[in-house]
Amino acid sequence: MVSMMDIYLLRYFLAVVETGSFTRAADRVFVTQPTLSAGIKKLEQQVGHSLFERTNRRVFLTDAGTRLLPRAKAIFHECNMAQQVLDEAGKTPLLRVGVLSTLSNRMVGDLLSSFRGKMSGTAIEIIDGTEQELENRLEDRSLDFALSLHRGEPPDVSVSLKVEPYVFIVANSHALAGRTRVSASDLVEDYMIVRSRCEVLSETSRYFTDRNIRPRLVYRTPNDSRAVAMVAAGVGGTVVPQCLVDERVSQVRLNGFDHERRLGLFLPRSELPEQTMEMAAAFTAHVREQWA
Amino acid sequence: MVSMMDIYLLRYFLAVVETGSFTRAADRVFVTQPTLSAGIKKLEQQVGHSLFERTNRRVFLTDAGTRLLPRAKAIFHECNMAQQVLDEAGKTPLLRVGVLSTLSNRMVGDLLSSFRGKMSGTAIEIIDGTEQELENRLEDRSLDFALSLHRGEPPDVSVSLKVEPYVFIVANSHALAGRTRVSASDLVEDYMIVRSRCEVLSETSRYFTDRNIRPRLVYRTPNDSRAVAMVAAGVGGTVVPQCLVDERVSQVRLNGFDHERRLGLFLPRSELPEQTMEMAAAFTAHVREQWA
DNA sequence: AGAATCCATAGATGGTGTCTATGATGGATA
DNA sequence: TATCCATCATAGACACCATCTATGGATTCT
Repeated sequence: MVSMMDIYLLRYFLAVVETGSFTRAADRVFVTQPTLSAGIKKLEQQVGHSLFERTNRRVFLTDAGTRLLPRAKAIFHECNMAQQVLDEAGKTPLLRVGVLSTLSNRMVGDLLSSFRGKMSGTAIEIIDGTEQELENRLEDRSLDFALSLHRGEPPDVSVSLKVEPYVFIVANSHALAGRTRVSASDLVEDYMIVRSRCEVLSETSRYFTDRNIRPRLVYRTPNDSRAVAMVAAGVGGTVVPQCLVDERVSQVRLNGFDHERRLGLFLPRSELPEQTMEMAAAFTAHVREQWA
Repeated sequence: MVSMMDIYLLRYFLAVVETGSFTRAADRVFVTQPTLSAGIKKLEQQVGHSLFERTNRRVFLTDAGTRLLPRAKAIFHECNMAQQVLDEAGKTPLLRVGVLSTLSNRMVGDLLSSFRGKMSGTAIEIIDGTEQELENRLEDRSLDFALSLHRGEPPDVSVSLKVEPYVFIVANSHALAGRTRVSASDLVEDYMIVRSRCEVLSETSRYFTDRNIRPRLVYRTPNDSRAVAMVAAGVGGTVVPQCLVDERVSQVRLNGFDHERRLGLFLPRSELPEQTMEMAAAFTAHVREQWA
């Protein structure tokens, strides 16, 4: 049984960070200083790291304490959100569509634009996420649909859509821009941008490692639009699904790199409210028609 | 002192959800059934809502329980992330640059590309966020710099950069596309896309409300690239800072809507490690030069 | 040297999570 | 209809623990 940090101890932690002092923090959370001291000590034992350097003038965060701070805030935020969700009145109905963050804006925009004629006033909320995030949200029922990667799920779970390959992209002004295919060794001198949410990140890494190529890492970002923009600006190159290619960049195929992906429309995990059923059916039919 | 739900009770809650039974859940979390029963009862009192309907065959989530479920998972997720962050080895040094998510990809790409010649092997991590998120991260020391909105901060906090206006964008094929300025009444029949992280969202809303215009809301998304792509695809129109305008959309000025923003480079809140100081200074100078 | 500040330690105590034992309820079966 | 089974709730006992008061130790300032 893995132990878990206690919320009340995180409260103590945040108070110390904010006040820079155990004594003032204790006042803030309405306990005595020894209570707070023992609590911080307990938290340090729970997480397995010292969180504060103690001096007699003020306390300082350790490196571990610094790392914990944003996470502690996030935990509190989530707890507040939980209480808020419980206290809220019933929400107005929406069609909530999760979109894999590596799907191109143009593809999604075109899909939704062409769906527009069939709209009858229902609003759509679009939520980006990774595969796992979208899956979790479908399970949680905080999403109705998800456009994500199809990995052989049965048709009552996910409608199988089209396939697309992964390609390497460079700026149009790049020396390799006119070529159809390149080898890994052509990229030795190049800078590499890491799309940190890339589904084939480890395959890409292995592809280069297997060929003893170590491209120079320049940037890392979870945001694909930014990654493509940086490629277009000549910062470096990267591997992307083909749908992300636009006129600002050139694509080449990597010899020996044949990864591809199939898209899927993931369906609602439970019955939708009566008022959105019709809309949902129309949306499903439309996606099949456009992206099959 | 506002009470807060206990993590160990959320653990009980999730076990009951997963097993559909207090008795089996108790086995799962290694306590006895009466312990678990009392715990769930305590949690229900903490959050102020009944979470389960009890039958003698199985238990069912109430509406409140259903709402709490995803949040409970998120809380656990955050706790796991906290522990993970603490347990990670020391990270390799980086220049961590926060970028306001409403800054255009092209602007950022161009900036970083032109900075590339001055690189000497240090990697950059780019992290998108809202103003508040970036501010928090600077305070947390989980960011070194942030490119965000300048709101009169002193020069040791934020370097004042250029100003840009907010404009209304429509698809190039839109009837209003050739115009320089339009009135709110020109938009009565239009669909509106809501950029949920727009800094002037309330001003925009007030602008239309003051003129008794209620554009039809079609989509809502926190992702600006998606919003612009949907505009380009003809889904609807929206208000954006001018930097987000590209050749796929047309901008018009709204009569009586004069909001603008000034960008700023927010500086490190504490001394950076010796090895990145030189890089940081070069980055600061470069941004001043390019975006002043 | 004395005072002030601040975190740590020690011991006592009330609160609480947990256990065993038992009760109440409803459904299935003979 | 009576009995059995499954399951959640309640009661009482008890070990654990968060918290308190009191005190100690270290450092800085006057």
